[in-house]
Amino acid sequence: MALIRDRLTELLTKSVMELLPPGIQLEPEIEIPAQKEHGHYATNVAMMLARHLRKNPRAIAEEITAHINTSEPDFLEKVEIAGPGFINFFVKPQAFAETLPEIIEAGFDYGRSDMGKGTRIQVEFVSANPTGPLHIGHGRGAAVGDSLARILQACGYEVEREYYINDTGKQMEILGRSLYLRYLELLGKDVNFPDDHYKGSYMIDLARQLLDEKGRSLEELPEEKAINICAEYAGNKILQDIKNDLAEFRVFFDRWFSEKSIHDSGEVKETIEFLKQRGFLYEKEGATWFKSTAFSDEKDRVVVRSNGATTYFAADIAYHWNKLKRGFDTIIDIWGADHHGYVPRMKAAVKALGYNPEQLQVILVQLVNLLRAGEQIAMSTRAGKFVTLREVMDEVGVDAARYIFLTRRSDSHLDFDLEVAKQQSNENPVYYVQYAHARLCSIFEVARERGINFDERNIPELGLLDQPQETTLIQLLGEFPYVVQSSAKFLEPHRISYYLHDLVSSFHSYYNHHRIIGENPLLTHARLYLARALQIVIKNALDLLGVSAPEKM
RNA sequence: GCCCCCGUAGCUCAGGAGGAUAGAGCACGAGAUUCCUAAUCUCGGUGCCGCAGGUUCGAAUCCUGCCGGGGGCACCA
Repeated sequence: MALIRDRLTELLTKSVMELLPPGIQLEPEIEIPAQKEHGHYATNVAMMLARHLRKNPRAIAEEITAHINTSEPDFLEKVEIAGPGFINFFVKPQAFAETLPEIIEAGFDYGRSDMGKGTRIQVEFVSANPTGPLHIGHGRGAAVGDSLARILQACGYEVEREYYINDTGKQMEILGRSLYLRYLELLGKDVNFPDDHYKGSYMIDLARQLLDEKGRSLEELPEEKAINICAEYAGNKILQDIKNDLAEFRVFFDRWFSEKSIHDSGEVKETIEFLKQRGFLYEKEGATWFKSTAFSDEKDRVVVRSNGATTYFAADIAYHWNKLKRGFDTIIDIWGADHHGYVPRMKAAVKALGYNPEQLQVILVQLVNLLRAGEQIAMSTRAGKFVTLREVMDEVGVDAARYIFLTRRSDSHLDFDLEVAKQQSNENPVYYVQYAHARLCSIFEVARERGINFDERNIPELGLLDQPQETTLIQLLGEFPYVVQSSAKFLEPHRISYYLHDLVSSFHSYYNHHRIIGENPLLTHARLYLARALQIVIKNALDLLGVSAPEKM
């Protein structure tokens, strides 16, 4: 038995097709009206058609409903025309209830679809320089990227997650020198620590480790050599810490891609050569420029500096070429919003490489405004003043942090108040949702204690689920696959959180008004069956957010 | 100066591919548990949807301008 929305879509499409003039395509949209009086579902398709048919929308609605009624759909109670031309559908409660087995039989797979049909998508995210610990802003990017990957996977895309490591260039040199200077300090030397170097205390810790492992051996080396060793040492250690932090944050990557490797393999040179041959490069003032203005960027960009060094952008073009050549249909980059100016040139590069710029999707994640009890906390990586992701995880927990990150659009500014986030109270929406899951688990526990033998393979008397709140819940459960699909389509994980909140809120209300385990064994069985479906959907939705579904709280 | 994002209830934010009377949480006040977890529920009201024009039968949503906030405009990464 298909979900109601699917059946309605099919029915409506068939009826609308009859009326469509040749050459006009129209996919009827079905929404859930804000007001209950407007039915379970509604469509504005008659008004959409009015323009094409040059007819009164209500008259069109009459024709559509007439056509629908002739096919006598068994799941509809009535169809109404209302307002300027809306068609409102009232579904039989029993028809809703009869969709429950579909959810329960699908179980863990409920909400999954083949929307992506195996299309290959790569999601690149976090990609923080290994020059310091991850901070809370990286945490947001990590949560968004990871959740998005989970959602796309659930929709039948073949997803690969990647982290691009900027392990070469000027920042690494500065990192190396920072460590070297801290090391010399430990040896009692008087050093002048430059202002633009990494001042965080973690560098001093690293220097101690370095001293433990290598003794005074670096002291005798030429400075350049020592700095190189230090850069590699620090880069590796910090990257390892980053990996550990991300693992604890439940974020995993299929591939860690080194920027250095793309230089070493000659791909950066090859890319520049390729662009040159295609006439997209020119020389000016000793530097080599990429003609990105030819692809609607504001200005041309340097790829090789006059001192012969390639720019970060050059490596980035090579990297994106590498990604595209791996055969992904779409590559998604998740960047901090402060990099938004970078989007046009990257798209320009994709086009110059002979690919469709649409294949590159950039998601900009706004910076996090970190607060403690309403007081803003200033952050700066170099100055070493920042709250790390690890500190946030330790203080507020992974679930709360992830949920907060995923409860806002990624392109909107986020106030993250540590004091609020760590409170295990009703101020914290994550517990509201998790509590519903724990509550459901507890109901099954109690049922078992009372000797109720619930077996979800036995389909109960579904007609008993005729309370309006039950119908509302079942309708919401039926929406889950579409919510997941729209999250995937718009690349917006926060849609899941909002849906979850809605669903859970309806459940809590239902719980307070009706008893699931009651006198009547048939009714109890039916309600437990509904409870099981709720449990499944809440769990599946939380999984997509990477938030745990506790059985007890 | 130019470009991008944002501006919705006291606060934090949804809605944004145009549709019916614009929503949620928090905060504030009052209530609910002999019974499955009170981290729950019920009730209470608030909005020139930044401002001004335009497109449309219809605009929080699309277009233009302005105001306010943030960000970006390197031969840095």
